[in-house]
Amino acid sequence: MKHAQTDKELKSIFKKIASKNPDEYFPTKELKNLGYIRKHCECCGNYFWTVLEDRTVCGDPMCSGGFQVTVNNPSKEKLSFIGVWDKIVEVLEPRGYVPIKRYPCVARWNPTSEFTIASISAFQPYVITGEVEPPAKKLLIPQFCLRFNDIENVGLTGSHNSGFVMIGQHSFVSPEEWNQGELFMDMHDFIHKGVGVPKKELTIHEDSWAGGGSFGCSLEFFSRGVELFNQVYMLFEQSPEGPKELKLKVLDMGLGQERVAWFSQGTPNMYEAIFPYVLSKLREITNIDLDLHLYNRFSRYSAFLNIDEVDDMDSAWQRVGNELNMDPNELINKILPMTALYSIAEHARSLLFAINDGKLPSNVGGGYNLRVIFRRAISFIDKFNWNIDISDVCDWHAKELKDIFPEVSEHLNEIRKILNVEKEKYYANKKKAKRILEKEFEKGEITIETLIELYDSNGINPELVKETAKKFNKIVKIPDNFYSLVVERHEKTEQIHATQKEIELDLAGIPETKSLYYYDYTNISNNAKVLKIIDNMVVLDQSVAYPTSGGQLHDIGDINGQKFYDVFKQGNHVIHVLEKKPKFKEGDIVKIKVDKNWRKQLSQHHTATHIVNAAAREVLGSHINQAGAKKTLKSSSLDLTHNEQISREILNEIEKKANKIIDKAIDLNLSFIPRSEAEKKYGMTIYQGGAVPGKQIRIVEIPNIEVEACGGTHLNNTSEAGYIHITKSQKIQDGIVRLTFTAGEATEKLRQKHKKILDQLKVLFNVDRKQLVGRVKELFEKWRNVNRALKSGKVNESDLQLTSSETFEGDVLTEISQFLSIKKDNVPSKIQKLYDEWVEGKQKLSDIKDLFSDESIQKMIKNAQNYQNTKLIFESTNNLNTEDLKNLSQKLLKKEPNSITFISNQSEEGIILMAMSGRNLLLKSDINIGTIVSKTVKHFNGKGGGKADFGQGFITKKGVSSVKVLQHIKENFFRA
RNA sequence: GGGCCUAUGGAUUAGUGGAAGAUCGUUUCCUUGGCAUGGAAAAGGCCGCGGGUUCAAUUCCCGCUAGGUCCA
Repeated sequence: MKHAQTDKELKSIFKKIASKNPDEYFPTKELKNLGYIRKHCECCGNYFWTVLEDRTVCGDPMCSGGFQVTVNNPSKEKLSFIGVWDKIVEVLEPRGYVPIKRYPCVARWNPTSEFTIASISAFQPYVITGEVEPPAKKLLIPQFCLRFNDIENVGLTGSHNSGFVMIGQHSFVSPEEWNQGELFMDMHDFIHKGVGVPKKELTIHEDSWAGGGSFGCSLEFFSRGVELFNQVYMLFEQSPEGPKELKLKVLDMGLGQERVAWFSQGTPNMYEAIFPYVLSKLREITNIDLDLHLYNRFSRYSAFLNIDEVDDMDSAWQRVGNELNMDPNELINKILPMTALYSIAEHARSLLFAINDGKLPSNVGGGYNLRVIFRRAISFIDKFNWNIDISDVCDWHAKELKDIFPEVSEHLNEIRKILNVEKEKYYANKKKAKRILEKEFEKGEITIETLIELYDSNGINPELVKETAKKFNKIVKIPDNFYSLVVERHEKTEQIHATQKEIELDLAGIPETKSLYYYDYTNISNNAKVLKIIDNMVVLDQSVAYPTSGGQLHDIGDINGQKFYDVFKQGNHVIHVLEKKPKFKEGDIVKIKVDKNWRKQLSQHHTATHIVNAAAREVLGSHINQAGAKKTLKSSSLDLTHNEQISREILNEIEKKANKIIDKAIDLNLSFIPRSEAEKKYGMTIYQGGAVPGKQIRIVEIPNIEVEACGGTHLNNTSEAGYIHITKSQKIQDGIVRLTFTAGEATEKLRQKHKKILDQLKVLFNVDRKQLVGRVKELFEKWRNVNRALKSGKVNESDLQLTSSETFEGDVLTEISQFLSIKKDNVPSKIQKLYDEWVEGKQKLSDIKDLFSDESIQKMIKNAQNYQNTKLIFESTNNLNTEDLKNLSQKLLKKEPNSITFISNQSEEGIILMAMSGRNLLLKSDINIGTIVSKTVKHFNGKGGGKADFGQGFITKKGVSSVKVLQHIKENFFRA
């Protein structure tokens, strides 16, 4: 057993062991007392318990032939969805179970998973490991869970959900307190006495379970092909020496509240049982009635349509059709509208909980799952052209669930806003897809390669391509393994990036470092004993230095006067990295000091981050949560869950609110308190920065503003944060906006930097700050006009002077950088460039006025040489650039299209040769201007080339004159 | 967290290592008693930003910014 490598192996090995000694691992005494007999399933080979002597197969739908819930339903009690919870509380509360409130379905406290996927997730990982006290030793919890691996089945099979409530019966006790028989009897009594299911209708399967290194056995309760619940006894853990008994024995019983409601009511499917009110509303709008007769017949076989177990959907429908003696197409047409309503209702419920608990639809991460179900729901609505707003459906759910989950009614308006944004995105995407597809079809056939490309890069799924193909009378074949081809494509590209492994220091046997920075950030020095020195790295017994963690940069400072430039954490050891080899040795007592200003700036940024978080939540709404943060000396950035780009106005509002919190001069409370107490007092939103380990957690509280579990260095009072300036916001992914801001000295530095930039501009334009925006806009326009004038020759006198006196109230530099779409740092150089080009352009306008004048152009044409019905214009110029030469050539060709121009320009750097012919002139000729230019410049050791009707080259050689170059062309290419 | 795609007049977009095109919209003119319509012409482009390669970059390479999208 100790050789088992994975949980899967562990599970299968343990299953065999448990099956051999059932008395040791299962509550066989209680089972036998109740009259159950142990049997071996003829179908799947697993062991199960039943009171029926002649039963030969277990209760799995595959073995016992699908669900048989609707006919002669065995349960005496008909329980509504909420009724199931009430019933289990009614039966188990008197037996010592404490009913508790559900946890959020977005699992901020859990580092291993984004969503709550089971009732036990609420207690993972720290309750299970014993680090955190459970809310009660025996408890009941109605936990809303999200699982997105079966989305395609939702609505169709009648029993799949993306979101569901798992009622947990949990107990966390020592081996002495453990009483497996009693725990089993509690649930057996619930189902048998509470719900009233006769024993002969129950089959109980023996199974085992393993996860995260611990394992145990389990009993699954089945009736009529439905798995009602599963009681897992987590008893052992895997260790290098083999299995060991757990110090804390955990009962993990999960009961599907939806399933039991469905089972007890015997409705045709689960959805009818759990949200009848929502369904009635939907039917009111759509006029889709439930064809009960058909659905009842259909539901017996809906398990055949389980996409996980079916390779080919068409033949699966065929199979169901055969069973019902119906044409599969007719069946689909009748069933699909009904199932679509179920899907919409089900998905809306998941969206309601997920968004309410702080997750937004997005294109990455867990939010992507929300987008998928939203789009699946809305595409059903579109397909049948129903007048359904998913936000309304959410509202109805909230109403229907008010008695058990009143909290989901609290943010309905916000959820509506979020879903509206999501809806707009969906339609925008759909429109785009239509355009792209039309283009592709006009191009020709669609290959598998483009099919994958369309899906991967544009989100256009092959089904849509197939459908659109019909309109173009084309047939697109979708390969059966399409999605695995997509995966394959990713595997190829992702292989290239191998992850680097970090170096790990050998610190075995060395006591953990005691950190001293938790209570007062101004405490910057302490004496300590040197425990270990490895090269330049030093471990002390205690230290005030902050190691990089929680998004906050480490401290710098010195130990006995020797500078350290990095501090990091390995496990619970803090390692200081010195610039040079330490002069002290292990065992010495040393004095450590951190840089005061450095520490202060980081503390300001960290506290400011909490303040901005609170301000943003106040301004934008309660869906705002932290999705990441980073604090450096220069600035701090905070990633927020928000689904839209934040406008400058709202940003200003957040900034204002944040600074108001500073002005209030609030004292912070920094303390360590037990995790369970903190969670109880402040709620799960304390895990803004993500999961935090440990029994005791560090709580940073700005009273009446916000509370977080956080390990960073913080100010003592908000007034010490200086002034918060939000420098920018960017949408780093869909659903997450990053705010970057400064506080304290960093704000001051930034202000000075910006002032310097503005001062430069003020000098350049010779106006005051308020007029800068007007002047920049004017400059840009006149720069453009001058450039245009160089081409057209039409000069507008007003473009030669800057006269704007327009004033601008607000952030001048931000306005300018946005206007020019450049970064603030680039503003001076960009404006200088525009200014120089404008001045240069003006100069040139007057310089070339004569050269470009009609008179001069006429003269040039007049001087042209005739060659085979074309005019050859040779001109020599000075100090023009390529753009000017192009303009001049074009002017000539416009006047005299039947000509070729050769202009050679002399300047200090060398000679530019440019040649052009009138459009279409050379189509039938064998003259190639590109070749002429190329050969000519080569002759003078220059470089160049071109096309048949255009050529350009450059000669740097000294002693060559522009006239000489032209002479060369005349003599070598156009000799009469 | 990883990958891919896209960025061109007000909108939708084509295109290319060598003078920036189309459609719609806008403006003006013609046709008409007026409107719908029809015909003609014009205006409107830092070819997202910053670097690099090149005689020459909207095009190739690198970074950035913005948007889209797929996977875990």
